[in-house]
Amino acid sequence: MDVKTIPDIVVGRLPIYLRALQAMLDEGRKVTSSQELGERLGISAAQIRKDLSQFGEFGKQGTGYSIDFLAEQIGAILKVNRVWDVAVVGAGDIGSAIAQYQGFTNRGFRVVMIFDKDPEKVGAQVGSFTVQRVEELESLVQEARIEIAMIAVPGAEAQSVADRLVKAGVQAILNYAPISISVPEGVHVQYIDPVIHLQRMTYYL
Amino acid sequence: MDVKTIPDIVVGRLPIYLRALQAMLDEGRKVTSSQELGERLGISAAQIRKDLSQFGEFGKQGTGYSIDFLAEQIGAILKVNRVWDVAVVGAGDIGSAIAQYQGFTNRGFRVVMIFDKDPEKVGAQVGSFTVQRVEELESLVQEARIEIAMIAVPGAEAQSVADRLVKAGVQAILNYAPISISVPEGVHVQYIDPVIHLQRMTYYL
DNA sequence: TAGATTGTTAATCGATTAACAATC
DNA sequence: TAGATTGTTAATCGATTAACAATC
Repeated sequence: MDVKTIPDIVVGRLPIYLRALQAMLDEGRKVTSSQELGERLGISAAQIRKDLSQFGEFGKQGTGYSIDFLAEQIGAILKVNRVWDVAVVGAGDIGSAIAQYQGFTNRGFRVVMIFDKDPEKVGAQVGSFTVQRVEELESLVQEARIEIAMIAVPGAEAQSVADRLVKAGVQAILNYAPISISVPEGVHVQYIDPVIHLQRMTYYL
Repeated sequence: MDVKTIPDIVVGRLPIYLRALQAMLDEGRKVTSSQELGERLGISAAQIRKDLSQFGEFGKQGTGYSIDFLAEQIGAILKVNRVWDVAVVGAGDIGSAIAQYQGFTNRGFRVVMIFDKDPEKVGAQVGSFTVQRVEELESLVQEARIEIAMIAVPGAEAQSVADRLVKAGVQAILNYAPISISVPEGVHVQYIDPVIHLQRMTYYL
């Protein structure tokens, strides 16, 4: 079939482009160019054109890109032209904050359930959700056919939570616990650890 | 002087190494090798050795690395063998969660103040902090000689908050708002936007 | 000593940039 | 038409990997 694989680093930039395009739409803009987008993001115009060319031809010579159209196309490539249901595990400060995060709206995601193992928290309300017993994780996640989850439990528990999520059919995990987790081939993991980002900057201070 | 510059991508991996080393220490381990560390992180042993060799010789042939010593050295390189005071701007769900985050302990950072512009929030308690008026931002940040801040305000306000932080002397910003911000040369910015990470994974689902 | 593992060099691989014909 | 900007190729640049002498 000879299907060329898209480099991971290119896929990783698409969400950045999409976010900028949506910001431009909010500003009422209609058209942009690789140069403008690049200046806005600190990325070279050539790189943006090269990245996009991996997926098709979305622009017009002399004119640039229709923001609306390009956003639509990138959304389709990333499969976020739909809404993905997401489960949150851990109802502490971080889990509660992300469960209620307004920023998922219109960007392809919706939190639909939250779990905790603490009996004190189970049954409590977090925004519009009732915290579920973590014992129900497998059955509820599986039944709802949820493929994406966010882990917001202490580091020591993150691996076992990940194992349970995978067993329940989850294929993409966003891990807020400050620890590397191992998952089977084919399951995707991304990490959010503020300390990693901060330490990366202190080097230069 | 001919000082070789360390590639940014190498600096970016050091915090990952450090986190893994500290986890090993917690497990009571004393010695590790580039191979073991690499397997744990999904990074090649050669790359780890190459990265570390940019800064010095930290291992022993035949033996590997003293975990304690290597963690110490990387901490020193990253300048996190001290505690940096951090300001948080925005006392919503996210700002409150990061202000109280336990994970900064022993990793080089300590939140010392939190601001909000909402008069309803100003004066309220967030953990052990009293929310400060954002009007006091410049004076309080400057007086405390704070160099690092985290932004957790709505996207529309992030740029103006960043401008004020920079004016107050902040040189490193961790931005939780889902928007690119521009800062003067020499000021560092890192981003945390869960949607970016999620969209990066949906491509593969 | 024999085995293991580092630090480093050279080779390979991959990503970015520059340049420009095509064309709106 | 003249000017602008794309999509793409080739050149450059940089990062990763393989291999191995040094040595604990």
